[in-house]
Amino acid sequence: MPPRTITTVLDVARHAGVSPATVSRVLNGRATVNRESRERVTTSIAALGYSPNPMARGLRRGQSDTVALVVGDIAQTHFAELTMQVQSALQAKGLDLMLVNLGHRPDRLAQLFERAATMRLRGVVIALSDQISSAVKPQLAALAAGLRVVSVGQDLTRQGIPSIVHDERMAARQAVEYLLAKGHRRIAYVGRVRGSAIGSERCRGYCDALEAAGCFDPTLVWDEAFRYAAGERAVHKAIDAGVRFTAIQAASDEIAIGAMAALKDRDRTVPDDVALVGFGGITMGAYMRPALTTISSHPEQAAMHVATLFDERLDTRSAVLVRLPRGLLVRGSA
Amino acid sequence: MPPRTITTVLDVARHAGVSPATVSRVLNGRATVNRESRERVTTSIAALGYSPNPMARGLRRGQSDTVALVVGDIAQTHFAELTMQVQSALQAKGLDLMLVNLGHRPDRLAQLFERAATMRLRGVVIALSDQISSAVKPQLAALAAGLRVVSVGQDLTRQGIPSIVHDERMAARQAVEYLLAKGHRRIAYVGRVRGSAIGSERCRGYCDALEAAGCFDPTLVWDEAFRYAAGERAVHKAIDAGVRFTAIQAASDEIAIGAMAALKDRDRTVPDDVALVGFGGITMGAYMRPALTTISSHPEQAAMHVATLFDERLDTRSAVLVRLPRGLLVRGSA
DNA sequence: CTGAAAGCGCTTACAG
DNA sequence: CTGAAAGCGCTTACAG
Repeated sequence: MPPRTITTVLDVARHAGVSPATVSRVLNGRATVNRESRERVTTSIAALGYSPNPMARGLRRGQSDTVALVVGDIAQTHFAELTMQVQSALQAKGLDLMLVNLGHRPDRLAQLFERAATMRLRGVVIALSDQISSAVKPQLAALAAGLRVVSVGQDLTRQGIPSIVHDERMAARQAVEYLLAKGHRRIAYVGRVRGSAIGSERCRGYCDALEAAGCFDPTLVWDEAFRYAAGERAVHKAIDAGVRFTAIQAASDEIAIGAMAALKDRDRTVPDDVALVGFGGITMGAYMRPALTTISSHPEQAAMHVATLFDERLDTRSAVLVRLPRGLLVRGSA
Repeated sequence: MPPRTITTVLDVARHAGVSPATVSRVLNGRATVNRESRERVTTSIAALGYSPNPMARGLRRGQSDTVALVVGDIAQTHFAELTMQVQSALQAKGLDLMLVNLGHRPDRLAQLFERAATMRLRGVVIALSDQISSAVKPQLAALAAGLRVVSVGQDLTRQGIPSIVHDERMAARQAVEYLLAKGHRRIAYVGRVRGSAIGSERCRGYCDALEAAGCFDPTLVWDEAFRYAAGERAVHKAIDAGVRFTAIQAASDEIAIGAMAALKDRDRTVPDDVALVGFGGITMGAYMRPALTTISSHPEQAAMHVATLFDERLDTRSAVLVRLPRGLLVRGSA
């Protein structure tokens, strides 16, 4: 690599005939600067095509402009959509996004926390469905004391972390009540329950509805991981075992799609033999046939709230809980 | 935020009874350090839980440990899978990933290029299917002269940028030849052609096959954007217009899935009335019914090559072209 | 093999 | 309103 020559505040200062301090003041717009000086500096910046070195700035300020986004598994559509929204909301605020894909390796989380402080990260956004181990939770609280930490999807307010969540339990309950209203009584739940913070909430909402209706049956709770394959496997197992069911509430759209494939392979018609409801409202669901009935989510709203939490100077130790609305998208599958 | 107290090289040096320079030498492992000193430093680092400040290091070295990944649209499954692989391959080399989602706004590209130099980025990975405007190409070449730039998916070797590509044209040709061998003659192509570097390559392969077979028909090239909706719309348009066709080669799996939905809505059976081939081999295709016949891609291999290009000190100006293999995954839809 | 010193490019009290 | 100076936390020639 040839050594690049880069313009610095000093170059701008010389060009404008002022001191570097004044250039810095113009750049940051905090202190008052004489109008004429300001204009000269602005002109020089444009003329030289100057842009400040973020590392020097970050070192001096003791804080970078980078926010780390810790995501469970970015290959999952839901996380990919969230990542897109968060990146673009942060970018609008001049913040960079460092992506950390956890991929269900909890050690990476502890690792990131250790680095977060010395990296002088502006903040950390945590978007995980996995249960956070109790071993890591104290670290989490310590981290949150030192920099802005925000949770998306999982309620971490007990750890002092502002959280943006959907009401998973209520949404699941309402979807299952919809199935009950259609006359279904043998309704199964498919998805990861243990180990998943969000999954266990959804499953609880499912239980709420069925218990209230007096038709809860534990053999219809299929605790199965992972994505499409989970739905497919659970359906095959249930049919092989002779379990009767007329509807399925899936813990995600991907799981629902896997289940739909298995149902077709076993000559069950959707929705006539088995009604199917997904969770998440990803775009793809609308292109299934029958189209997937599902529960919407709102990554763009979540991202907006994340961004808001970063621009305010709210030093309040209060850990806000933002609840996003969910709705049932009724389509062909149920 | 309470002011965090952070351990520095100075603390480590004091603790170990050496100079900061020696600590730095141990950290970087370049210069030779007396064994005893090295051990004392190592012990102190562990004892104090020290980790170096990347901004200070980057400022001093004139280079950060961050690689920017510029991606066309991370919400698309293919890019999400690639991003996951690249992040994890770079992380294994101690590099951080800054994510830039272009979202088809070319101005963001120029913007990033301007910042890349002052940010002292370690490198930039470009994963775009969009045609890069000729206005930006000179900038691209200039950028590549100053830092490591790698292209994934699009051949940018003419701009002096090492590129990791699949042979799109050949892969498309072979898939279409497969359809021809099955007896199809009215084979359509659906996807963005103009404006898409990768799309136009794929379309060319399609044309190659059909021209060689003497049955190319321009009315069967459906230049349509975007994702699922493109496939759906193109099929409806064609059927409305009375265009005859017995097979479709889609430019992506997502487009194929959209097309499949439209075909079912119009009572065309797949594969009997219309055979369908996707492009990309995303996981989801295997869960369509019929399962999607498609052309594989290899994000993990691409990511591995990206990482390789970052660890070598290869100052060679040579812009390598890596070609990844593709294969036809024959499933139910064709 | 090792330490003292300089400097990467900024920003911010501190004087004036 | 503005400049000179110090310092953020490292690394790297430079002497020894």
